[in-house]
Amino acid sequence: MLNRVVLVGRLTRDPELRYTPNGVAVANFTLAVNRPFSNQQGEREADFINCVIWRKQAENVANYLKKGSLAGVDGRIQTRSYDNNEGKRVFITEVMAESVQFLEPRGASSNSNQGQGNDYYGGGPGPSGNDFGRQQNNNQNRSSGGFNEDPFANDGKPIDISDDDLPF
Amino acid sequence: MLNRVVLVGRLTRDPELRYTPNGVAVANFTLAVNRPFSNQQGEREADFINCVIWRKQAENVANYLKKGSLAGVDGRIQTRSYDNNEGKRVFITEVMAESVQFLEPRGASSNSNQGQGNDYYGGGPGPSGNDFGRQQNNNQNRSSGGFNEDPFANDGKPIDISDDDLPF
Amino acid sequence: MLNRVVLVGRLTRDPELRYTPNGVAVANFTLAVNRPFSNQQGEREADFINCVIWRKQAENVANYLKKGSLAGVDGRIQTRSYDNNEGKRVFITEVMAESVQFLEPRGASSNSNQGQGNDYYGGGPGPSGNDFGRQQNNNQNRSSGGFNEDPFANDGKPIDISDDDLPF
Amino acid sequence: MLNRVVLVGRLTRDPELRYTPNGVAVANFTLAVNRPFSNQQGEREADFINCVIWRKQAENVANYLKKGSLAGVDGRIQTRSYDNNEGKRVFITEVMAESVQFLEPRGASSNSNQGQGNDYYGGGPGPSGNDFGRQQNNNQNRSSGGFNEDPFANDGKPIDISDDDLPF
DNA sequence: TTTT
DNA sequence: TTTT
Repeated sequence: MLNRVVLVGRLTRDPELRYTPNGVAVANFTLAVNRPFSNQQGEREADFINCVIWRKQAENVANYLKKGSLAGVDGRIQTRSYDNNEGKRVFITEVMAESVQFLEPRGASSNSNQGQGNDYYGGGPGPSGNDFGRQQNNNQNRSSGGFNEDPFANDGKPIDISDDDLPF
Repeated sequence: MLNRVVLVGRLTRDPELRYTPNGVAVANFTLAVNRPFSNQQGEREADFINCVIWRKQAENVANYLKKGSLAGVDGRIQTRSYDNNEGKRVFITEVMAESVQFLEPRGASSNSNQGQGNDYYGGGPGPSGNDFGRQQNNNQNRSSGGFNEDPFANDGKPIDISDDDLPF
Repeated sequence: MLNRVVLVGRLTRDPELRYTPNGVAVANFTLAVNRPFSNQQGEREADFINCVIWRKQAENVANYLKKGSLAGVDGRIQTRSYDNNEGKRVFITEVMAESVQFLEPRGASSNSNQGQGNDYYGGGPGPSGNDFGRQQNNNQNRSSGGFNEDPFANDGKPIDISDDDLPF
Repeated sequence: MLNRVVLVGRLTRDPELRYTPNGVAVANFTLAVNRPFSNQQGEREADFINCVIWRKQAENVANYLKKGSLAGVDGRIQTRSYDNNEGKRVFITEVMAESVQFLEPRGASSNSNQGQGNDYYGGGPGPSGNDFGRQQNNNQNRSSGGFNEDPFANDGKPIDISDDDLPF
């Protein structure tokens, strides 16, 4: 059935790349998408939309996007649920990205402390043939929080990701 | 910023219509949207996507759609959060419908126990000028759950809806 | 780059199925999509949007949709041009459908003179495993117009379709 | 009925701003949207999609976008037809933009010969309150072609635009 | 805790 | 618990 989402926004933090036991890459990131209208206090708000992307594009996202990057997403809304550590069912609504477009011009927002430039590919959803040989989690400093409110925090539940989550 | 969602699916239950203290109508409903692919067990799954709609269209939705109705939604993803009764912050991702299209043909799925036929208006997002004089919650029998997991359950928190939630 | 179209409308005539020299199926159809607003004369107008779909789904469309069928389309806008018989370049804008959803309930609008019922598959973009063994053009009576206004009329230009038109 | 288009692409030339007899602004522009796949010759192609936008946003587009600017569009497909100077009916398919997002960072692609910087407003579809006092056609050098292939060329048919074209 |  |  029809289920289509298109977003343009900025990453609220570096993407988080992980691998399933079978070696399939998956990246999570959150887009801040500014609303086109102001609230009753006259302020512009944003929506913070969790996104997931799989396989090669997950690695591209991890390599080329970082906190603050402007990106476009074309995908579907997916919902899932899991039981949290208090035995309570938690429902998740997120965007399964089918393609991601890097909208940051060459060298933009590269005032990063990571020395890892992210390039701009107007012509497509990412680089082709550029494999940097580093697809590990570039976000390893997000771990070990004592609480578990963010379903995207993978800290306490590595078991939560499995090849069964692959939606195709 | 670009934020667009289009869905076609079936209501998982009757829509829930409420009013803000200022008398603004708002309806919540959940669309079951079947996935176009099968999972590893060969089963077709669905995504259950919470939707909100405001004002006149909320009343149309409450009057013309019910559990099982096929409907199309054009809108935006919105996120919000609230503190639940355990003082924990809960994050909600839902679709703010800007228009809803009734896709059920005349008399279809009218095997309802409510004797309230829902019509089909291919020409637009709903009836114009048909006011049945009954926009009250047609779902009043959903109440009194002891728990509070579903943010769409309005039972214990009428205060949760205010005119401040109006996004425009 | 982002290019996404979602439509719901009714076929203005039976779909037109053809095959490339290499045997790849392609179907053309036009969706009438009613506008959600009225014009200055208070009339509701419609947009007539040409769509193309390839391969197996082209055959499904030809088998299950006909004039008047309600359908949803998810796809991309594509543009192309060709030189007409007067040596003038003609520009075409059409929707490359990536998936089509049949929104007609079982037996609906089957008041057809073709005795070819079209079914309703809420669960997906088409039938799986139902091959009627007849994918030929079910529209052969559209031919031989002396004029050429409709770019979808293939009458005088069988050469216009080749495997090169396959966009992937 | 559902009719939704989302595009990200680059303007193929400066936008063309005009006014109806009643003083309503309307701008036309064409987006080049690169395809995410290559053709049989291994080349990346683009789709050239004609867009229209009305009123205040038309003036914003004319003031802030120019040839080469990266922009996002959210809108609907509209079709119309007119009789050309040879008495032949011409069918037009274009995108009625409901909002346009400027995706060019500050000062980007300002290697223009017009000395007219275009700014970047991540926060919305355009500037509010910045009126440059010049909304006239900034494209007056496009006229007087002897042929009429581009339906957007307004050269010979100023009558073609009227307030009746306003779709709302 | 879900639709057909 | 957020982007510019």
